[in-house]
Amino acid sequence: MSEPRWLTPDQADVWAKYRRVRRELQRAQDQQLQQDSGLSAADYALLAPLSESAGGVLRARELGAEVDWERSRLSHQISRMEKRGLVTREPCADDARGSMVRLTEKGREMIEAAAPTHVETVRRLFFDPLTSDEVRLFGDFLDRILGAVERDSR
Amino acid sequence: MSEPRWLTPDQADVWAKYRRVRRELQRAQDQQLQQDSGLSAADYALLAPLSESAGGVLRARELGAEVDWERSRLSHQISRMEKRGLVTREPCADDARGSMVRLTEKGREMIEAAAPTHVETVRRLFFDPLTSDEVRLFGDFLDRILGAVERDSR
DNA sequence: AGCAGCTTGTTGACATGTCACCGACTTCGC
DNA sequence: GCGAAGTCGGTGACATGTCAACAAGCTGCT
Repeated sequence: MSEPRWLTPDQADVWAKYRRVRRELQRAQDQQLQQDSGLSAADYALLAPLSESAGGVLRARELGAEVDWERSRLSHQISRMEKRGLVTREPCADDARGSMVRLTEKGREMIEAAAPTHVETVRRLFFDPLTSDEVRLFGDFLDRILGAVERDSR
Repeated sequence: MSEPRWLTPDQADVWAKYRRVRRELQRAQDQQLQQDSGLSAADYALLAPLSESAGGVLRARELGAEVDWERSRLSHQISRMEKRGLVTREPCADDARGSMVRLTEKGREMIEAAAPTHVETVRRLFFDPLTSDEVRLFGDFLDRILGAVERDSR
């Protein structure tokens, strides 16, 4: 078996940094959301598109498309949020297979209370350390990596 | 309540991209590892430092420090890996509270079979799309974000 | 109309991760 | 020595995520 091409020290360094940022940034956000609002990142992910939709109602399929989650993940999360009174489920008039997810009053209050602080945290941790030119460059790098990942999936 | 500073469209774009890369890259790696080696990312994370340690044995505390995991997370993961025969637990001679984690022969075979392909995937998806100058710049951006997150935690 | 095949949502089993807590042991100050 | 405080590993409860399978309904072809 031939020796594989390992990462250069520089690459190993950047790779470790990437994983660390991924974890620490996630952790910081989870904690901020939980402490300030009592919401998890998963709660927030679903409440955000719901609160922006007309009437605070979305068909489960649409909600799933917004966040790009698998159906089972979505269903489990909705069940947990339903139990805590953040959303309710209703049958879908158009399609008897379907299920409508409705934001409750409590759910709306919680997302509206959470959003400003959450956005402020994203700005402070992710954008403030970079100039706007650098943000553009960062986005460019991410685009190329995403392209490689997508090519890889096919 | 004053209107909070929302993200600019450019920022919202980059933020969405970042989250997408975070998720898709993770998914691609999990899948590659699972399919090619039958290992999960969590398995790999623990097997890697173990395989590089003298004798393939580490005290749980040291292993935890290597990967920077909480003790309970580590303990749960070791239990699952023990059940699958990747590692064994032994009492620690120096410190009766302690626990030594030993790589089994099977565990060593699996990590050694998995590593080259895993590294190759990291290279292809993460590094090949960028020049080495860009990788350096990327690392610089990550450093600054990490700095902001760490300042935030204190 | 009728049937095959697709879509939609749910469920159960399991892997992973966090939190609070416990029990045992070690360390430190006295 | 000895007791308080800290360290270490583990456990149970729960939240989150993935996968396979299912039930029900929809769609398109004949």
